[in-house]
Amino acid sequence: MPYDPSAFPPFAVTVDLVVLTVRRHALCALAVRRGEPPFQGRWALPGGFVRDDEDLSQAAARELAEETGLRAYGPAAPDQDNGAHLEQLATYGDPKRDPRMRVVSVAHLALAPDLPAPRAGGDASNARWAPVEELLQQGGYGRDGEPVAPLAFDHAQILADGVERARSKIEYSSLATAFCPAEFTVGELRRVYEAVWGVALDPRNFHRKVTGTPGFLVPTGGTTTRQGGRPAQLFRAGGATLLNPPMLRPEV
Amino acid sequence: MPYDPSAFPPFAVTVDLVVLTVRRHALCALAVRRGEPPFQGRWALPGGFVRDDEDLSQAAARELAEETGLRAYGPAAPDQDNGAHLEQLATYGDPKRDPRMRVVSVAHLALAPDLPAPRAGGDASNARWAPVEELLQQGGYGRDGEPVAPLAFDHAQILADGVERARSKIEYSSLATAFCPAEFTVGELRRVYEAVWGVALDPRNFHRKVTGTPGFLVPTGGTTTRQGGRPAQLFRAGGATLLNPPMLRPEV
DNA sequence: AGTGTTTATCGTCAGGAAGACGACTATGAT
DNA sequence: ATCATAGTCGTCTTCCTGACGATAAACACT
Repeated sequence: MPYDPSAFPPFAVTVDLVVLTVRRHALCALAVRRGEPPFQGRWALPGGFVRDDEDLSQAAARELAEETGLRAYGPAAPDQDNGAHLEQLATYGDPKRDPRMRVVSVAHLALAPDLPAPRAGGDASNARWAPVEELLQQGGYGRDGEPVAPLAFDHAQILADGVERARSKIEYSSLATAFCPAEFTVGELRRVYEAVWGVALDPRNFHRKVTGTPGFLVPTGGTTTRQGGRPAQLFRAGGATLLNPPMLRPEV
Repeated sequence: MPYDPSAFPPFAVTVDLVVLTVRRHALCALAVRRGEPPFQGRWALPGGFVRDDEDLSQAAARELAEETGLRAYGPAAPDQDNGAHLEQLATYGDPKRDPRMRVVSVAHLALAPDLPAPRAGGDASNARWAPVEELLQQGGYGRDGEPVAPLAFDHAQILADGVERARSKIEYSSLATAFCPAEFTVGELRRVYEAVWGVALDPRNFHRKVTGTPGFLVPTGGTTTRQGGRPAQLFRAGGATLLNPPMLRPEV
């Protein structure tokens, strides 16, 4: 049976990326400045059209590489240097979300360690890491005194959903290690939790919890003193992906 | 700036539904028989094209009503009689998932109480509730001796993802009540958990847990004896949506 | 009426995990 | 030498769970 193009309305399909990292004790997201209407000059999440022969996850990985140079590792691939965790987040398809045409956007969530300098088309002024509270706040002024405009399209909602996903997922999975470099200390991992949740955690109980969970951390044998104070043991992420029992997020 | 249709490839966008219920102590999903190629005669998940002026959740709710007569209540709407919980599950967009054309499907998950007789276009033989293990098993024969063919398209994967979402979500949310009628007993709720997880739970510990979690259940004052044995208190779902601490799923 | 069966509900006890927090260790800075 | 900083090991109490005994209230038999 030949297919009848008039039987369904045509859609444009895009992927948008919520790329999160932890910088200077704050959860930050990658934002790019729009060069063309609509929302010209406003900040938005990176993203682009899905190509004709691409799977959704491929398109997301391609966009991630284009914007950050990060390679994606999915649920099956092992942790790699200079790699980022990538997973599908949710899909947004309000008929009016793009004034030009009917666009359905499959949002993805990427978690990356700190370091990679933003590069969007080689122009650094058009991409930046910004604290998520700054990107999500409505109106007012940012830390640099620049007036804050809301993100383009429905990207504030997408970012909020991505942040919430990350916050809840580090409770019951070892995903927080995706924010850390290949080797890291217990203290660095704790500061990731503190930045993502916005709370302070007891260093002693945290240490007991993460070192006592089998498969979460494997010691590399080395130590480091890069944080000052007593040298700390170095670990890398273990094979475990699910934490049981989970890490408990303190109330309020 | 006028939009350029040649700048992006056109997609068809559909919604597919994983509709789950508990019947006869088994987790069952709604399946419909395909009346046309491809996969003519095979079982598939209900679904259809998203219309030009519809949001994704609207399209999913419409399809759900068409197939089952169930009204959907989302995250914000209160529990209703003859209503079903509906949430977005994930999006599937492999370029080859539909041999006819490029189709991106936004799968949704619906949880409904038992009872509604399937009706797909008024023909009962083209829709049925089937245990999820039966729909997911590869080859072999079903309980009725009929040979089992795999679900059409990638619907086995979608169903598996939906079942896994349901199994994990009743751990930390009060969503299991979506499988129950408006008023239900602790025993009925326990049998929901047992059917979804495929395990046996201790009735005494389960009773202590659910009645001890604030906001999970509110007694209606009535009692019932429809399960035989001593009359049981009737409850309805309370306002709480998140269970803290969660209900623990027994190992293995 | 009595007995058994079924389901519901209450109670007890031991073990594990988490929060609070004291104490000690090993580095760099002053 | 002293202090500040960060890491690591223990202790104690409290809460939650799993295992399981015991009682309660219905129905189905004989």
